[in-house]
Amino acid sequence: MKAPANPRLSDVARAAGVSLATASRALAESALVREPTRERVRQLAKMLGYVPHGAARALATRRSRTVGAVFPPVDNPIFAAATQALAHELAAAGYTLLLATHEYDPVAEIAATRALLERGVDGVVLIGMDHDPALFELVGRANVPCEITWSLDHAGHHYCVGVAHRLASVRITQHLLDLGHREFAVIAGVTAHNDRARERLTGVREALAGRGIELRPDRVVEAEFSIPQGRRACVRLLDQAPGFTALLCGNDLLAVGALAECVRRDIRVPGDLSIAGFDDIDMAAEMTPALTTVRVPAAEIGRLAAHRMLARLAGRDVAKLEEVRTEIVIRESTGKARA
Amino acid sequence: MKAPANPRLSDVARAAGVSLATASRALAESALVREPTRERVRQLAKMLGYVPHGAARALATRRSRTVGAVFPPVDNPIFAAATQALAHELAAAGYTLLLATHEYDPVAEIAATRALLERGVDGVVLIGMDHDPALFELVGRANVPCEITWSLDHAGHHYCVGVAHRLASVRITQHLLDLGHREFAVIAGVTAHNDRARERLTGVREALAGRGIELRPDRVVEAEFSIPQGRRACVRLLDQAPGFTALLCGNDLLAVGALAECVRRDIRVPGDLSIAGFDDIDMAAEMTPALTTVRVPAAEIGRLAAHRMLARLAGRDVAKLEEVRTEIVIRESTGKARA
DNA sequence: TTGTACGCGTTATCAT
DNA sequence: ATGATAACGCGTACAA
Repeated sequence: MKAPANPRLSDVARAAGVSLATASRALAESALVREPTRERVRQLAKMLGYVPHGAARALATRRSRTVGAVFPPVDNPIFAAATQALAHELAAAGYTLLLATHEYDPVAEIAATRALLERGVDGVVLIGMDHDPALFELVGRANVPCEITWSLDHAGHHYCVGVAHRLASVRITQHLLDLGHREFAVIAGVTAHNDRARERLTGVREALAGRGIELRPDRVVEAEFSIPQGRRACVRLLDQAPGFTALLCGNDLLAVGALAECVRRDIRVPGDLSIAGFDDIDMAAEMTPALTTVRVPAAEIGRLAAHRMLARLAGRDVAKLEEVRTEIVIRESTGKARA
Repeated sequence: MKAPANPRLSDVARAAGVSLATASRALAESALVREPTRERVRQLAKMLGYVPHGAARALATRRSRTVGAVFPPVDNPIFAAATQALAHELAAAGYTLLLATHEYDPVAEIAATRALLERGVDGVVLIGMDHDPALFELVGRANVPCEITWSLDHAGHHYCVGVAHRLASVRITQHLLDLGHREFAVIAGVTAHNDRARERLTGVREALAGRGIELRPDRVVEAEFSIPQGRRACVRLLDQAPGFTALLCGNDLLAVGALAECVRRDIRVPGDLSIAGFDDIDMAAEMTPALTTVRVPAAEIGRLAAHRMLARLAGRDVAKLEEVRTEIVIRESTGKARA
């Protein structure tokens, strides 16, 4: 009830008439303390408004019950979903998420990671494989578990939970090929320092190459993952390299942006143009029945990453590589190529 | 170069042939240490891969260079933008963001906040005014600065940086009234434990009441902030209470969802129906020219919150209440009411 | 079952 | 300008 200042454990102990050790054990639910004593200590702690001092605890136990995530801008809804799932699942296990973001900048990424390690995170979650070796060395030396998310490290160097971007990309492209499309354009995410965007683009190229089709350089535009950028990219393609019947987008934000531009130009989708692509946050699917998409379960990845991390922190073992299945959603209305 | 284990500051000191105190000062850029000595220590620290132990530092300095944010699900793009800006600005000042989320649940919110305080955050950022009094007591007793974001506390009890939701809502509604609309419907955000959603809805009611118009109960639907929920809400309104010519949405996700449903039903927007609402992430504006919106500068709020917090942590003073201006974007094509 | 005492790694206060 | 040394608040061997 009273609130003199920030009470220490010693204050609680004194108030309860026990020693520090007993107070500590009582609050830790230790069976080494008799029920009445335990109860009394807990009562007093509540009365005094005692809040444990995490730094002291971390210093003593060498664990912070904290997990760090080094993410590209989380205002990208893709990562927002994963961040949310991650924070939520970690919290459920008594862990808190330390979030560090960077703008796809390797140097900033290392600095951000360092900041997390200095805060004593018990584990680190990264996105993708595209990192400066120094980054891996840093977390390696810190001797904390590290989870790579979104991408899969087939080389087996790292623990990872993610999606087979390239393969999914190949499949969806093949679907369009099967519909008769021959003239393709692509709005890709920015591929620099981003293996997901790169793999998705590569997949398109591979699928086309498999049928002897080459992607015209002017039919490929890179854009930041956002609706306006997607629309702008679409404008460029339509203006400067028209004639394609299929448009593949690296992400649903890009697809929705492209779609908006088509609506504005009275280009019927999928009548005049088929748009397809990755649906990281299910936005494309919700917006229109016109898009064929690869659904990427972003939240699921976050959840799995949390569980894997928690398992490892608890000393349990997890598979080094965990692939999350994507689902190709083919709309009834997805268009065939124009004659 | 070598990496034996996690070197302590004492290891660095020994390697550099100085005392612990000197090593500490050297790395802290203290002017109390001679340049050559300082340089040598820093070299050695780098060589050994020394990473400061945050918990120990926090224990000694009583600061963690960490700020906590207690947010509703950050996969809501609204908050994602703010989270991003917050993390970014804090990082630029050497602070790291501790993120705790909750699903609009007051109890979970308190637990989450407690977790942050236990981690020793130097400050706390909250969203909105709708909190359990115990929450305020908790952070108050922790004796750390607290910033309320999004909402404004005109009672002057808390530091806050946000938006005048109700007033903006009144204005945009009046705009529709001025266009001749008399039959209104509203898709509001879930108002429970959410003063922003509530204020926005209240604003609509106020504006209508000002012209002697009452909002029919069956013309008001609450929906979670998401595109699919927005569409579902729109379905319900159109099916069960048709006849409205103006639809106000609590948020751009809801508006976009509603728009999608209208497109599907061949309802022309704004020809047949005018849709307007709050545009938290500029999505509505980017999607279509058909929507009149109140642009809420979400990222700006995050940025300001960070700066205010940093200022207070540095002992500087800030205005207790800081209002961020919203901007009403009236599209040329926003429809007049049908005759 | 409970208490005593030490250590966690750093900063800060003294001397020197 | 540098070096001992005492906090910082908690967990936990070890002793009782």
